[in-house]
Amino acid sequence: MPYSPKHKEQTRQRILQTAAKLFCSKGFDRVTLKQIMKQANMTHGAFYAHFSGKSTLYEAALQFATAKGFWARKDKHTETKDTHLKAMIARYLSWSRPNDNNPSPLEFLVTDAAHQDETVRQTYQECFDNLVNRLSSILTKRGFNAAQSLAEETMVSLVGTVSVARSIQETQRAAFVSRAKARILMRLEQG
Amino acid sequence: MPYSPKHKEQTRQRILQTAAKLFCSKGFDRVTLKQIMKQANMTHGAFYAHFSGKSTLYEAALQFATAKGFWARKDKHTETKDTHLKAMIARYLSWSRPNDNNPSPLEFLVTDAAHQDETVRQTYQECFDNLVNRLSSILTKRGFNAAQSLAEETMVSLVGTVSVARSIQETQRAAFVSRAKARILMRLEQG
DNA sequence: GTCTATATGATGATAGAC
DNA sequence: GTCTATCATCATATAGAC
Repeated sequence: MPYSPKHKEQTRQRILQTAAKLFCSKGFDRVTLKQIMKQANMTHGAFYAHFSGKSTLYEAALQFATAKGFWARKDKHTETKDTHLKAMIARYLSWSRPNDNNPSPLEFLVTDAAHQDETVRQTYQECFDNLVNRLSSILTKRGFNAAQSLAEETMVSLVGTVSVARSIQETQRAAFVSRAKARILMRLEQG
Repeated sequence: MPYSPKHKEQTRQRILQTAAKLFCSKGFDRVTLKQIMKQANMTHGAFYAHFSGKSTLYEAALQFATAKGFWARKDKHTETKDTHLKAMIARYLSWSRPNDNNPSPLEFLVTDAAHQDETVRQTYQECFDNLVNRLSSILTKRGFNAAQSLAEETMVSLVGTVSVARSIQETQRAAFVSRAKARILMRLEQG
């Protein structure tokens, strides 16, 4: 019995991880199954033992990226609450480079979700709300008044910043993100 | 002489306009030349009498959309400066529906530009800076201090709002945009 | 300049050996 | 379960008639 169920599950996870990376940096249409399978150390044909098609994989990869979303984990236990918040912002903004390898659920979604069907948009909705709520609860603990609104505003700014940063010239990117980051943090400080 | 140079130019403009619309609502990869030419009332083959390829058309359509950008024209001469500003915001946010027919230069870019080469990103850069500068000059006239920074912040929020709005569920869209709009206007009022 | 018809290439998906 | 080989489809692009 050369192939255990455990082995299959591991392979599936490897495909998902690779797919999430690639979908994130290139978008749905510019990623081929061949590419994904090659980077996952398999050949094209093996794909259909795990997923029924590209669309199915897309949704699965999307949930995979969301579940492992970076907001879930704190960086280090030694972080104070304040630096934790700043670290989250910084981490999100680190996705500004289009070829970044870390899958950013929201960015990889905002690129494609608008053109996908309602099912995909529902997943996006859940993901976005999730992030807003987590951020909101952090802000509430820190004594902000309109935490929910401020959290949503912050998330919108983050998505906008990363989206624009990815689309402009490479030479201007760092400065642009730096300015945006300063404004977002300032807003969070003054409430 | 059945085909005048003027006729060719008109045809070219028709292709550009159609392409801008389609690229805006569907993105680069999900639009085919066949579609574009069909909607422009021609057949596929006639395309290459006007453009050398799809990429060339993309850049041209991009500049076309930018040149006709809505920030350029005021809505009505009767608008006060204040309502003009609000009208601009509202008009931008009206692009929140993914299948909207009006080509929004920034949104149709933010969807694709990140995956295109540096030439396209340079065009995006110019377009974005252009909008920031126009907004900034309006804010300056109205006596704001950090007009440039506020303008950039506003543009980022607008792009983020439209991007997210297009990706979430249809039922949530209007309320989401409404909240975002209120926050953006509030920021602009309090400087 | 626009048409019809076709070449060329790539992609998603399937068939069958191991 | 994974491989190799192949199919079917669709997209860009070209060729040639009008």
